[in-house]
Amino acid sequence: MASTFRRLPHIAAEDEMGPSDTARYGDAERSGPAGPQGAYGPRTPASVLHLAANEELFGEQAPVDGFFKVVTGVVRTCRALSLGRRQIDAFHVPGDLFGFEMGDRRMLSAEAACAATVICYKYHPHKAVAANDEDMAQQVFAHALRNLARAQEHAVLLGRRTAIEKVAAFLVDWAANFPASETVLLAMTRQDIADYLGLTVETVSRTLAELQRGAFIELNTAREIALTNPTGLRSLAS
Amino acid sequence: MASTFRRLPHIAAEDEMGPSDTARYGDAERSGPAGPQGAYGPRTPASVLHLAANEELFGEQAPVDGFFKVVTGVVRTCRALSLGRRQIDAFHVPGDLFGFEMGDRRMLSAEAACAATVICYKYHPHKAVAANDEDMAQQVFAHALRNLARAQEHAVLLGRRTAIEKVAAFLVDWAANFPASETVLLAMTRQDIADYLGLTVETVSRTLAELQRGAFIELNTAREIALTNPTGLRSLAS
DNA sequence: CGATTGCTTGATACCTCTCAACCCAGGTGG
DNA sequence: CCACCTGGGTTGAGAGGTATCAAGCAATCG
Repeated sequence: MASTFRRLPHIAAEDEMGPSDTARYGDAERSGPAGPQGAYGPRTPASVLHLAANEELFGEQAPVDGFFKVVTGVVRTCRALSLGRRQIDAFHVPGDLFGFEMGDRRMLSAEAACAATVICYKYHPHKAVAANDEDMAQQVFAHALRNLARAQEHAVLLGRRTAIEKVAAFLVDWAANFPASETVLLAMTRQDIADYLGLTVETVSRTLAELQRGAFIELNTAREIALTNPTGLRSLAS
Repeated sequence: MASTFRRLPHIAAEDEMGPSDTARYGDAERSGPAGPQGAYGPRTPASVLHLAANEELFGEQAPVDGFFKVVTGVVRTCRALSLGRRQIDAFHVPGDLFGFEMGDRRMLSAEAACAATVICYKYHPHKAVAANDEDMAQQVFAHALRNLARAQEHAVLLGRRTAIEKVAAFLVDWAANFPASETVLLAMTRQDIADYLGLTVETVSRTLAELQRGAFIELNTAREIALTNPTGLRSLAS
């Protein structure tokens, strides 16, 4: 099922910073001043990684050895708390850059929500901006700002919204990955959704059932949902 | 009371990017290639603004005309929702940079939580990175990353914590503004705290009372709180 | 001194969590 | 092929935490 998702064209590889750019940043690193590229391990400056579902990309407290770009699949960044509580920070889809950190230790862990491939750019983000590679600095900065805007939006969702509003907003957001399609495919489990929205699995399940009763959505399978009333859904997300 | 807060030395002007830097960025802008400095209004490239308590610095949807640095006082960035609900994104203290945006419209509004002075840097953040002013680019990027980390931390707080944990964590965080002091001064109202933590005023008030009953804090006045058991408070914040 | 704003406290309602049982699909092995 | 097992999902009953509504108090300000 995860692999089904992975193969969907609209959720697969993007263009803006594709393989050519990959090579480009790799070159920039190699031709630049003596950087930290060898300091963290055997990976090449921009290497491709294949992740199985639920495979960990990096853990909390891991040393920061660069940032990442999703090529296919979905990666979740999250934070583990005491007593098995978990907060998912974001789901990263193809084209997204993630893994920016201020310090030299990860504050979040990253795992594949479903089978995924990512590119690892072995720059410390600060170095990226300092690297005199203006194009790269621009892109990194733009994506950092985008992640910031997302995190702020996420905080609003978590702080001031009811379960229905949260789930509706999540579906509306996620549906953006499926333009011109009425049905969306969820790449994540109910538990993932719950941990993203600050709810429990049960509440997510119940809320989806309620949205179905209200004719906003149709649960074709657990992972495939038709948005039968996207406008109404959007207004629920208020 | 707000002015009391404003005059506290440890919450007043900082150093890293003081008046000299202010002038510096102003010069950089003036001596650089024809920038957008005149495109947004009559302010100088880096001007100082004095704000009364609750005065609005910019509103949601306002055009983005630069970013800001807090010199004295506290600025809150927030988001208004339907039905009078409000989510405060962050409280910015002296030294903080805020107001970075991806697009050309503000996603958050900014108001002075108490009397405050800020410096307005009339760069669009993207331009700042592109401006060939490496030092500035570094600082802007570092602060953007810091705001990102904060927003992520905030999301954890909002999503997976109880009222006690939220309030305790807030007090611990805020106490960082008062090093080597047992008492902290709140620059914001209970309503502000509630809107920051995703609670109601009543719950904040009750929770503070409960923390006092548990001998974690002492409410000297409504705005002045002694942390009588900071270690315990920290463990509550888990 | 009255008016306003912010803060506290109480009683009650309601939403979400917790605990529990059950269902379903997929995979495995006899 | 079928029994079994497992992980993910759904549904129900009850408990608990926080919101809501309401009243009263305290400090500030004109």
